[in-house]
Amino acid sequence: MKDVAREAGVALGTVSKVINHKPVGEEYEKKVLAAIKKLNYRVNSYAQGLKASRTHTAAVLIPNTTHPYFGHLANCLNSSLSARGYRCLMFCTDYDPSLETEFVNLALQHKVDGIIGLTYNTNLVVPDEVSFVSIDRIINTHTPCVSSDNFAGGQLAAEKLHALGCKKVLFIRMWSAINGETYKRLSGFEYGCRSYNLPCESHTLIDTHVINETKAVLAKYLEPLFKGQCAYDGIFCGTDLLALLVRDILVSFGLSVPGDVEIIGFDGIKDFATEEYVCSTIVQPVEDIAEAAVDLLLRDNLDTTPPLLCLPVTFGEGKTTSS
Amino acid sequence: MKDVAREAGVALGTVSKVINHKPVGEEYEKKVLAAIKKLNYRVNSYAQGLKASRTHTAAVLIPNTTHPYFGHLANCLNSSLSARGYRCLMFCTDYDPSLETEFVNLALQHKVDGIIGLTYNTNLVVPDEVSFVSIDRIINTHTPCVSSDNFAGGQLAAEKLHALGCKKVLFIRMWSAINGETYKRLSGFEYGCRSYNLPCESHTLIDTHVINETKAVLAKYLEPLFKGQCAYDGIFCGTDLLALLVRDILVSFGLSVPGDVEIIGFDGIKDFATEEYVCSTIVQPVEDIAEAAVDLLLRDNLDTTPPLLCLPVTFGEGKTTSS
DNA sequence: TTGTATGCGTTATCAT
DNA sequence: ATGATAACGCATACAA
Repeated sequence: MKDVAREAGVALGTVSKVINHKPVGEEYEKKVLAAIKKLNYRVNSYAQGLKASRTHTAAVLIPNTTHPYFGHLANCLNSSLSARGYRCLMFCTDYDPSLETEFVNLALQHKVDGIIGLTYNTNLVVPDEVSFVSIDRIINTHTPCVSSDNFAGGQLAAEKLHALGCKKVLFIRMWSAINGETYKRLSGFEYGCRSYNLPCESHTLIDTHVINETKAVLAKYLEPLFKGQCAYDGIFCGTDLLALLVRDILVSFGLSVPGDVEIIGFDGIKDFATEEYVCSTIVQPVEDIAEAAVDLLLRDNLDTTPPLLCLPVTFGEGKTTSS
Repeated sequence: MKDVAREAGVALGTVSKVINHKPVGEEYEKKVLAAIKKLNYRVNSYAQGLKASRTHTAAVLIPNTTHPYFGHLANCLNSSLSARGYRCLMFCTDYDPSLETEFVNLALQHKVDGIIGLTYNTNLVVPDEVSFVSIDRIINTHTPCVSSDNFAGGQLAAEKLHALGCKKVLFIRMWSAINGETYKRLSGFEYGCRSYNLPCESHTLIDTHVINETKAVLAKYLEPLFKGQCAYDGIFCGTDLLALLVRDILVSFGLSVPGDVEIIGFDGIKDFATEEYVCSTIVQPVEDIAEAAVDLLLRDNLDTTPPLLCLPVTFGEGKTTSS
């Protein structure tokens, strides 16, 4: 910067003003701009950050970018952040609570302006010194959270299964230590079924995080209900992944899906080649979630921030329900 | 930091030494550590970075994190970086050359220690002031590049199709402005076919980046070759995505895949639910690529860096080849 | 070994 | 409006 000042024959302060678009004499501005170009000068964000204690950087904590939902969400968060001139420090936590805590500390140390976190740590300490927006999980009363409207999603699934003519339905989900807001999918579903007088039961599996194990446990559970009979004619699954597993198992029992059983999942995962939904599903508004999270994070007046923002879901038609 | 010094009753320098694990009196160290804990002190990376002009941060430029290959790669890069104590500044470029250039500038301004880029900009300027590792594309003679061994992948595909008894084979790929190292898939395939005396032809499609358009163009091309006949009994596709499109089209023509036609793709994309390969495929060693890229980036002696690192691929059995 | 002083690149506060 | 100077938090060279 002082090179620029020397080259342009002005003082440092003047250069700074030009950079920050503060009023400055036209002649000076020209000279400075020319010098900047000539020397290929770039401001040093670290010096700026040190001085201003504002870094235009946000941290994103996410389990991974491999799962389609997380990958898409990470992408959208990144875009929303970029669009507002923010850089994105990405941390993949792999569901590891200790990593989550460590990364929060790293982010703090890195003086990020805010953190967006999709976390699974029940005792994650969110320091007051930085603004934090949670996704899909309420961390505490003063940390804003944005998620899909999971309750409405459950209701919507019930409505669809009812419309498809189902007479007795089942809800299945995987249970991990923290399901965040997603438990509302069940309440919404039950609520919806009741309003349609649709008999409804539910079952919760332990999430082993190993697909084949999960599938084995699932098959064992489903066998007495669906082998040679059909205890339910409609199933609402907590995630699309689960819906696909259930579909495969039922088909292996000789059932038709759809037909004998209608299945609806949750998330809105699309096949990467056909870009169609991998199953009939309640679609999360991923882009809107990302945009809302960034918006909340970058708001000045955090006081007026609503604690929980539930964004509307839609039904996505896939190949596990009759049309 | 000076709060810590005061609390511990020592000088600033001492605190700094404790933090950086420099030799310091044991008594002092204890006091300082206690003070740090008590005040919940964290070093300010921005001050550190300003002083040391070393930020322990790397930038990753990638088209997106939505595509399974990119999502997985981004994840692996992130992990490799984290494992070495580096933070990851993620930039999604959406294949946009001007965004790529802009993000390189942003990264530079942000004083990253290095950049890992999977880019599509033919005239991307890579400044000498920062170390840069390219993935899948040779940028210039002094920028290291790591990719799969695309040539060997082509050979391997030829070998497999030959072993499957194919008598006449076809290579199809999509062409975008820059295909980087991936054009070698064709050369390797041709080379392999020649050594097996396997007649081989090839076709290149313009990549519209819109799947349905691509599929329409593809169908039009394939129709005279495969409708009511079978001009080739084996197809090697430049990507898994393409392989899936081709498979769907051939099936819609009434052909059996595998059986009438054997198809092999490239990338190693797995179904997110079953975790099986979505098609028979040449598998890219994504984790190794990420690890190698990070390793190259963080090397001190960039002089001895090989310009191009080709990592071995493997065959992944999917449902588009007979077993 | 421990403490002190200087400078990293920038911005903001002054006096000019 | 412009130019000099201090301060941001830390690391390091140097003095004690």
